[in-house]
Amino acid sequence: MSKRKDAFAALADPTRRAILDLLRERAPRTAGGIAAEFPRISRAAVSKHLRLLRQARLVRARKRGREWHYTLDAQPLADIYREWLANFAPLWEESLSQLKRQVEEENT
Amino acid sequence: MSKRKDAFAALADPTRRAILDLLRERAPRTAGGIAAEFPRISRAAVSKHLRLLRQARLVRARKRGREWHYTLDAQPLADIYREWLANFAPLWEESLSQLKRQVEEENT
DNA sequence: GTTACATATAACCATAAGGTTGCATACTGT
DNA sequence: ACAGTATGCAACCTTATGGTTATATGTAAC
Repeated sequence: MSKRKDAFAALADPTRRAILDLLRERAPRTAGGIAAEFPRISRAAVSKHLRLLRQARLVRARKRGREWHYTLDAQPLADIYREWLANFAPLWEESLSQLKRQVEEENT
Repeated sequence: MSKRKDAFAALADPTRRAILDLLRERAPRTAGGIAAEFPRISRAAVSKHLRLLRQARLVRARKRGREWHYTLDAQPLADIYREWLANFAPLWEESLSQLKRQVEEENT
């Protein structure tokens, strides 16, 4: 059964982020083609990362002949940005964060 | 030895994201005040989350008397957005339309 | 000084995560 | 039909993670 996974958790691993970067540059890619970009880990390990990315809806897979073709689905990334990360954007604007630092120092 | 931690990994845990949300709404907050917002887990567990957030530079702590005051540092979030997530923004609208046609079929 | 408080840290435990090897399945080419 | 290829999945191992309880440290209050 397909257990739904959290997109945030999926992004925690650098290999999975690299896979998303690859698919952003060019897609679709086969599982083997993706695995070839990571010579230090086995194909099975990459396959597990791909399964987790599927469960987080960050990639989609279609079988073409004996190959699986993976494509990126950026929608969960959009959700992360709009529903969570964007809330912090006002705090990382340069002027505001400087002002914030000054206020903190006054409170010291 | 404070080991530097990855901000992405720090965000994988929902409790830690909730802590950042609290600090976004109002800061500084004491460790005890933060822990009081999570009645289901112990103060020690919250303290461990705070340590990890410190190591990821997502929060800063200052001791005042016998209390530790925590404040948000949104800089790593800005880095995540600018250096990684923003690269996917051009794909967001496109994936919306794709999602409606191509859904479930392959997700294990 | 002694007691209570706020908090971090240590020790420990159960579960999850990421890796490996091996096997199963499905398709291609001859 | 058979051999080879592509790939997912299962079993297993080791380490990381998130939780607990217990302890240590520093501060405030009496």
